[in-house]
Amino acid sequence: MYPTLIATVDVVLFTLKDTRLHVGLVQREAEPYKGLWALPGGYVHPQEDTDLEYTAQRILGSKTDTKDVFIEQLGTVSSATRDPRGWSLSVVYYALIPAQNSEKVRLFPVDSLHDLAFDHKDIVAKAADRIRNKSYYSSLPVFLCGDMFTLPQLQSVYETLLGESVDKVTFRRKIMEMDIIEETGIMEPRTNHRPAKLMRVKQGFKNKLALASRNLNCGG
Amino acid sequence: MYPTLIATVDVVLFTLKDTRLHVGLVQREAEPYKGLWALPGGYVHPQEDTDLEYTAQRILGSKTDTKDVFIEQLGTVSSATRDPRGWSLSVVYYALIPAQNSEKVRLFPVDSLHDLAFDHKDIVAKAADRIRNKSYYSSLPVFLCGDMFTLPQLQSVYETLLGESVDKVTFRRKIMEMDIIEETGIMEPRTNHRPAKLMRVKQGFKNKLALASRNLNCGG
DNA sequence: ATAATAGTGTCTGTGAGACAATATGGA
DNA sequence: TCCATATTGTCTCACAGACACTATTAT
Repeated sequence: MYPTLIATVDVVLFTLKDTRLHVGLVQREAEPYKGLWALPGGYVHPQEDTDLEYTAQRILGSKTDTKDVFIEQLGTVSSATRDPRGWSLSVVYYALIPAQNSEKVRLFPVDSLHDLAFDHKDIVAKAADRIRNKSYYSSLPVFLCGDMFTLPQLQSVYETLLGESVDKVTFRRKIMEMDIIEETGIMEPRTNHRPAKLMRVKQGFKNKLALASRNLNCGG
Repeated sequence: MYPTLIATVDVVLFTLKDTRLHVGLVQREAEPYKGLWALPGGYVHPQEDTDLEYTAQRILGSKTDTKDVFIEQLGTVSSATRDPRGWSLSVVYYALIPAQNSEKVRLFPVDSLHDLAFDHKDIVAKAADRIRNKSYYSSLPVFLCGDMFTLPQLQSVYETLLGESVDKVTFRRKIMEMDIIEETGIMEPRTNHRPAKLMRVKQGFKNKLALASRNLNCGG
């Protein structure tokens, strides 16, 4: 009755490591592309999953153990030829998580990626473009930070994603304008200089994106 | 081997009519939701379609006969319950076409839509949000114009989408900065006042989006 | 005190929006 | 000529970025 096509969900898992953007990959255990690195992904479990985002969360949850993960749909890629087994479609989600050790995925820097299984290299590139672009006008980079962070640390995360330095004053103005982070009352420990205030994301924005009224940097 | 789920492609067809944004719908001829209005959609034809955008173009082509249509993926909606027949997924595309008469679809104003089949009313709302938002910073509204149009007409299209008036000078600056339209050399005919220059979209931007360097209107 | 970085105050150039002036076709 | 709208010129205020200054910790 319905056409036979392969439908999967893949997750692009971003995190920071050594001040560089990394993506979490798994090694394929079966054909096709056995042995190659690929995005974590899988099939919908119709009995268990309520929708595709649930599927993506389930796949993500099997690779990390972070709470309040920010996850968003990137889009759906498809073609008659992207999977040697047949006409295939993949609904892609991307997630941002704070730096952590996970034995379930291996982290690779997004900007020097070797060949991956299927069209996953293209997908990673598209997802990286998306999050870099969103960093210009939203709170997205805070999801790469841990529970507590300083404003200079957050600025550094923004700069890593944007690939350029931003003005300190402008940065603070924009961030505080978004009204999504607050002081914890604790100071940054063990510094060799004036310690910064440790901040946290306000309750309610743990996994919700906020938009800036104007761009952080127009890249002009 | 693979889980059974219903995968379809649906197209949100936007056009302007009476200076209001309209969406093209078809009446369902079969159950479920027989008789209700719905987005034009269908299944992938694995033998014929190279990818999902091709599928969307094919569906669109069966409803209109416009060339150089602007079409873009909105996203994929899914859930175990959105289709009474079973776990279903719909990859949604939206297209913008100039005003035209098509007997294949009926046009409805997007802002006063009655109930539609499935979750199509939500999809239309989401798509309308998307194109309205994109109008702030891109050339998207030009795809609602015909082959030739004046700048005041184009401004009116922007204003319809944005739901607010924009400054004439600012508008012209932004549009011309994008460098996507050019003079035809012809003047607007049959006016009761000074005629405007008829413009056209530059070759190469017929169905390609251009981004403005800054927003047209910050909505602040 | 010095070093180093956090955090704040202030100036300036750019550009969006407001408004004014000019141009052009029809009646 | 007048009317109505197109098109262009100019002013001003707000804001982003630059830069300088003050604050706070450890040594």
